[in-house]
Amino acid sequence: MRAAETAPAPTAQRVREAAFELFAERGYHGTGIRQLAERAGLSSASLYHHMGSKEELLGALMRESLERLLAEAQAVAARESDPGERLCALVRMHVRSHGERPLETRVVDGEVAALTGPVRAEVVALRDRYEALWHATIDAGLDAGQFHVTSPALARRALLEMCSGVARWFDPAGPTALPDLAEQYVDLARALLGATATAGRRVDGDTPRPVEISEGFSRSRAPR
Amino acid sequence: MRAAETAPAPTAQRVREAAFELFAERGYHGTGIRQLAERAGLSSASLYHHMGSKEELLGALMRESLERLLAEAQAVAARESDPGERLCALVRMHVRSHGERPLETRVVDGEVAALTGPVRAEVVALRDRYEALWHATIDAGLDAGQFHVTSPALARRALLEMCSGVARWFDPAGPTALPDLAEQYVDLARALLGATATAGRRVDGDTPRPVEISEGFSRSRAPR
DNA sequence: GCGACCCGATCGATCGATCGATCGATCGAC
DNA sequence: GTCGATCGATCGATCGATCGATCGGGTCGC
Repeated sequence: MRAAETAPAPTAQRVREAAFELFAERGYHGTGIRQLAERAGLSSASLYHHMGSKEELLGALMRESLERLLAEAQAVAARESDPGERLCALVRMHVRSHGERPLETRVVDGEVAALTGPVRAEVVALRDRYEALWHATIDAGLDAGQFHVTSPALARRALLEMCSGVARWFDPAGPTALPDLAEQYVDLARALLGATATAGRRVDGDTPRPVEISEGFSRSRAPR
Repeated sequence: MRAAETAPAPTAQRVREAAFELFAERGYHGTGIRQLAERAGLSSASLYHHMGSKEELLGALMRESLERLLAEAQAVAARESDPGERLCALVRMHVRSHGERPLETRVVDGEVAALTGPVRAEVVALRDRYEALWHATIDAGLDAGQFHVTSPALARRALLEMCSGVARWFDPAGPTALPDLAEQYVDLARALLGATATAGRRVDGDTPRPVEISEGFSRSRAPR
């Protein structure tokens, strides 16, 4: 029955959320298990019924985050065949994902060094697979003559670094809504890659706003 | 002569270098006083003859790094009056600085949260002054009609994030030398800002030197 | 002998982790 | 319907280790 689901919030879920908050806020090594227990609303001893160890908890969180990001990227790749459109969709997905879950991103990007052993290797491998998807898309766009950059590897790194930064400063209460921000990042990415001014700027799903095509760099949208 | 300088390496300097290495490698909270002492080649007790506390040491390192970066940026701003050229010079300086001293950058960018109180405010203020210099340059370029972006604030953040990333992956033993890399970043920055192809450096029409880097992009870091 | 520099020993606090015990819910046996 | 057995979840208490920091005393150049 649906009634079987615990009403308020499963303890394990509260632990995960508390861990994301504290690890993002004070870092993995800067967070004690007592703080973690307090934030999650139980004792430090009870914590160990929901996790193997502090490091295993971190590893599980990072792996889950990366697996979802990779799955979303693979879905995008399966949906968009044209390299230009695929890259735009990747940027859109990446920016939205990072803007919606900034805590996860800060932990994933900043605490890899805190992991050791096979778990770390697994996380690094997941991240590499995600980046390989971007690299392949950029290469395809270059082969198709849609992009114009001297070094695809450099462009990929610059692009990813730039897009991931969203998680470090985006404020959902700010003047720019996340879907609009994602579209601005698409424009930046296209400019950075020297993309030809073909289409590829459609907004999928829940954004009803009609997009005016700007061939180079438009001033059509308000800065706010 | 500078005979006053101790020949091998002043202890205080060794401590600073060890701190940069360890803080960048394992994080501030992940580094113990004893590890720091061992790396610097003295006892943990002697460490306190060269620093007030662990946090004061971190604060001093970050302040010095940021003060030098800011000074270099101010020198660039005083030298270049044209917004387009000034921004190119800023990018060049930023990339070179971050490529030459990656440890400092990783500490400055990643350990701000480890600071507390007035020291933290001071470091944040320094970082803000540095970013304000970029922002003013981008605004000036927009007013002069040299750049074409919808949001200068967004462009500034994307630009800085992209350029700082160099410190996280640049390998001096790699195929691309740092000055060449800086020029590639200048090109990327100009493309990102929609810069008019007038004043700047070489436009990507005919680059005098066909730089290409093709190192494998799945460069997994060893799990230690 | 004085100050700069360094050390071994040790402080109280906190770290991550474990222990045995308790509580309420569930279940099969009768 | 009731009773003991079992279970997942939680707790207070506490473990040994390590944390950042301090102290008193040593060594050496001046």
